[in-house]
Amino acid sequence: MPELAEVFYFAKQWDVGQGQLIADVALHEKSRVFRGCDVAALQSGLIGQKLRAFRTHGKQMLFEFSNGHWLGLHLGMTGDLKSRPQPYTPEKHDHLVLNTKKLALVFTDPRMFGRVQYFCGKALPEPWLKLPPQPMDEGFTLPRVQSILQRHPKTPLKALLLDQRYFPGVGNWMADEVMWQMRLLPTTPAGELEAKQTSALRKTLKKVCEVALKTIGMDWSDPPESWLFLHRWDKNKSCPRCGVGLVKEDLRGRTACWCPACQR
DNA sequence: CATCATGTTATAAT
DNA sequence: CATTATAACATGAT
Repeated sequence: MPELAEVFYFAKQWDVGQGQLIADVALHEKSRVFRGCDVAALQSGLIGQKLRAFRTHGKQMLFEFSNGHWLGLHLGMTGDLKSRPQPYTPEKHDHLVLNTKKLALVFTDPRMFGRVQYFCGKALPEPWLKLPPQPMDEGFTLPRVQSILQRHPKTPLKALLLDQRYFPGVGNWMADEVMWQMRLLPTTPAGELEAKQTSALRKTLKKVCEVALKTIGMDWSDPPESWLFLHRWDKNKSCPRCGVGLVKEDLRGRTACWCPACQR
């Protein structure tokens, strides 16, 4: 389920372990989430270290340890981070557990679309050096948004919003939310936006990210009821703006949800 | 049993 | 080469 705000919230769940010594690292070496990861290095590198800090960017999470090394996590579709008191018995889909004296810091992911990375070296890991600006960041400028749209004129805007190179952190519900708030059909070709709409797109993206961070990201509380968010998974789902029944349809392999009356 | 799920990526087709 | 479209990945819930 994790998009920008959910990722931040999950990363925070390990914060209670900050400053604590990692006494043991339990993992399922053969798990798909370790693809491309040097598991032995991870294990020997983290044992005996203290968890120092974390940061998130879009859907990426990065944890720093006292030796200056780093643990990168991506939650995929079903990943989850939690902390549990000791003694902790790992469950079926717990792929990585950092054990301190008092706590178990757990990474779980049934579908295993998530990913674990280990970075040696004190410098910020290479993938973190040149990240695209998130919608609420300074660098997320109007010219940048304009050039992204111009570069992919035929792509349905909703599908483009899911591209992490351009809109890091935006996932399926946020993309639908933005399209709904913009009153545009998800299939609207990105190149068809007028200048005014492009400016509105930037503002809407920024607002959706900021409000999501203040609610979901802070304490898992709900975004405003006026948003599409709370209604899109209802059984008898209807538009919170006009009451018309919402439509769900596949768009480029993902489910798009929209209001056939409000969105044009 | 069939369908669906808040993500990414390799590969194919324009 | 750049852009666009699709299939595949693995598991659980309904």
